[in-house]
Amino acid sequence: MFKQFGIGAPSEFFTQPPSVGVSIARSGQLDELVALEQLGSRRSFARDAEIYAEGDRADCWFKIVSGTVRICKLMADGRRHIAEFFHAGDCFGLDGEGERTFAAEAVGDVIVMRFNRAATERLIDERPVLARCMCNMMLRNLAHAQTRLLLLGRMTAPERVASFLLELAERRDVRRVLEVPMSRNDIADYLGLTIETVCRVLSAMKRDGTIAIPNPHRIEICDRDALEATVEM
Amino acid sequence: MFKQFGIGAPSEFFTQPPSVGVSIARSGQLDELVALEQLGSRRSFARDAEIYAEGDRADCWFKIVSGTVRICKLMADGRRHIAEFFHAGDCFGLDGEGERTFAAEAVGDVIVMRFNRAATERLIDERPVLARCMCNMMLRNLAHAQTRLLLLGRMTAPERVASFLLELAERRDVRRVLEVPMSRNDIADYLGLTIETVCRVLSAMKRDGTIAIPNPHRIEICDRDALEATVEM
DNA sequence: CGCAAGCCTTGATCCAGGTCAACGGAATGC
DNA sequence: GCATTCCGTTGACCTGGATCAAGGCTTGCG
Repeated sequence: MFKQFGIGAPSEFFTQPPSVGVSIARSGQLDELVALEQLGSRRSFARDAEIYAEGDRADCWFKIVSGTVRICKLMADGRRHIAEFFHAGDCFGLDGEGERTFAAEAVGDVIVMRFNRAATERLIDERPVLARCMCNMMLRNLAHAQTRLLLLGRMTAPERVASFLLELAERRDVRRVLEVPMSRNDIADYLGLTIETVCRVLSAMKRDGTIAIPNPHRIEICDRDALEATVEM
Repeated sequence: MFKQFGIGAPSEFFTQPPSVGVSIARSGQLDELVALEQLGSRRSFARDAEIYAEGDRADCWFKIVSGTVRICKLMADGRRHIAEFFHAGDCFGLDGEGERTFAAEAVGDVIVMRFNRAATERLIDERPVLARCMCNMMLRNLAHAQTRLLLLGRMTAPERVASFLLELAERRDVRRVLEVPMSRNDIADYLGLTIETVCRVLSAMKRDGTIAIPNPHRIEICDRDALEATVEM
């Protein structure tokens, strides 16, 4: 019955970065979540396609079925900034009521469920438990944003890269072999660095045996302790 | 009837940075908000006092009656990071369920209302409109955090300082004369710079007539266009 | 297969902002 | 009133990461 929507059992509908723990939707909410799933429509996007643009009306939100999405912004002079990556199972696009302040783009090929904002709000008003789910989800997003503020505000390049690798590992719940769907450029714009610096730091980590890089989109953590020691706060 | 709680009419109970606009609590919610006010107790803190520490249980949250609060973290090697400043009328401390990941400290003398988390949640379950208020408040916090990510990730020192001054002006809803309650050190740790860089940028702006600095805690915006042109995105 | 277009990587050089150091001026205490 | 402490400001110098430049490695396509 739920299979039709691909991954994610309904009890994990609002699942987000496992990093912050605590599955939100708890027993007793199945009805609501099923109703919510039925409001969505499936969409797919090719690599680098725009899911929504800066300035679009924020009248819908998405849940990722498969693939990775970047939430980003291009400054007038060409500098680019990536606010967040979202992976399979994550929800994104739940912004304020007005216009999008960031764009959402497909990192590789992506399949999402698209939900109408108004319909969702109606459902939430009927079933208040859902409001709690949303609050919790946003709390986790906020906690993550604050971790990133620390990273961008006070960490060195090696700390940022180490932190990024550990985050990837945690999100995918993998201890050793990381699949890295995004380009070096994406990583740089996410970490507030340049592509060259990202490469150099990765090469240095490879040189001293902390990681292995069988190919650019696959990184293996060989010495997790060393990585963790790098970020040590 | 509401005067006893100092500033903030009940219809603005959850008021937050005006930057993102839209007052959340709308008519028809007065009862709930009054009930909420009565759950709180008044506390005051002297300059630099810790309102809560990193690692404390997050069993309460606060609304600022007067003064300014910084949400911050000290790294093992002494680097400090300020995630956010909150001003009179703002709510803070609404984190996840577990431990505080940041500390909250009084920038100057501060008076707050303290609210019990469990009691608030009970109230929210009874009066679901409040859940929407909270969601909206967190959405605005999140939007603000993302603006800050861009600032820390991709902006130069002059851009950061200009952006900070404009934010101060907007929050206080003042166009020219800014009261700056925090120290240069606080500003530096908020903008991901050093105190010397903050001073130098401010001095440069003063030199070319963009701002005036009658004393360190008062800055006047003389040429708003120049400031806005600096941050231009 | 050969060629072109994208990435990724590495090296050489540069510079924005960090670090170190000195000093001034207001607030606090004796 | 004087000493002390705490900020804020300014100057001199240094460095981490940016910028510029040159290949290398895939992938796809004629």
